[in-house]
Amino acid sequence: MTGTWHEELRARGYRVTPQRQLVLEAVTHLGHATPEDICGQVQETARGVNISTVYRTLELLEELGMVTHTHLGHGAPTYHLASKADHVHLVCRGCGQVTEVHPEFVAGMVTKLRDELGFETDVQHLTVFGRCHDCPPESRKSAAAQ
Amino acid sequence: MTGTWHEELRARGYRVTPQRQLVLEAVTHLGHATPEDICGQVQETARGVNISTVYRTLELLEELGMVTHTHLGHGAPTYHLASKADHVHLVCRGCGQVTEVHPEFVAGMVTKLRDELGFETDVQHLTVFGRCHDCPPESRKSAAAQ
DNA sequence: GTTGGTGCAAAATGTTTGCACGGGG
DNA sequence: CCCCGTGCAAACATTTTGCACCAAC
Repeated sequence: MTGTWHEELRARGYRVTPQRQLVLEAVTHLGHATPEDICGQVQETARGVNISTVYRTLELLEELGMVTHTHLGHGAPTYHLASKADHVHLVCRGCGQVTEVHPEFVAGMVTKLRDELGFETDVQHLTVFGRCHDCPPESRKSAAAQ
Repeated sequence: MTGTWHEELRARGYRVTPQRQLVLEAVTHLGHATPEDICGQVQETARGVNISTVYRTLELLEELGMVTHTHLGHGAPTYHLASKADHVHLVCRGCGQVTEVHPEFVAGMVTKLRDELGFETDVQHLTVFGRCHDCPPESRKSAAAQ
């Protein structure tokens, strides 16, 4: 489990470094984590790691298809393992809660966009904003994300 | 057409200012515009208007339900008139092109989320990332938006 | 005349970049 | 030993905030 992606990196001409291992572990462990979250987690093991290294590593891991990101609110994006990303995000504007739902919920849309427009949807990146059934419509100025 | 929303503002205790009128006109005229775009457009008429006023005004107009925003890429969000927002955005990662499609494309998803989870989708805010039929899958390191 | 709105400057937040050094292969 | 990857600091991009002044009502 640990050795598998080392070859993947080398095969593409990249080096295996402790920082890269730690970032990947952090993403695995945290899930839905911002770069800053990830940096914090990494620094619990290796103090000196810099936030810019985390950004560069996340970019690399994303290019390799190992992680993905979505925008769950106004602020920083969140990253998670691509292998665990087979879901769509629902974000409630009322309570800010993030829910993961099965891709079947958007299967119709994906098919329709492909068949009628030739558009291939990136389901992993999809985030649907709205209001969950616990939150009354129009709770003025709530703590929500956009 | 011009006077209608003035009362709306006053009724809620807000004042009608030239800046607010200009920002609304700019959003109307530009469509899919970033705060900076809007500020530029406003300044063609009134030089002194500050970007922070644009932000504050957009926040207000959004709260009043007159404009909405979506995130079409990594950078700044784009604003448009709520009355013209009855569409879903498609963003191609290959060429970066933004397309507006009829909400019927997502009607199935919206219904399913409502019926099965009680989740009310904010269709206006929805942006679907993917790859349009002109862009081959995986054109490495393209100019795309995320 | 009140008080909310604005301009300005500074701070806050999130991300990228240039560069010299050190470690991976 | 080569040169990619890192830490660091500074630049950048976007948004928010504090405050004194001005203008809408």
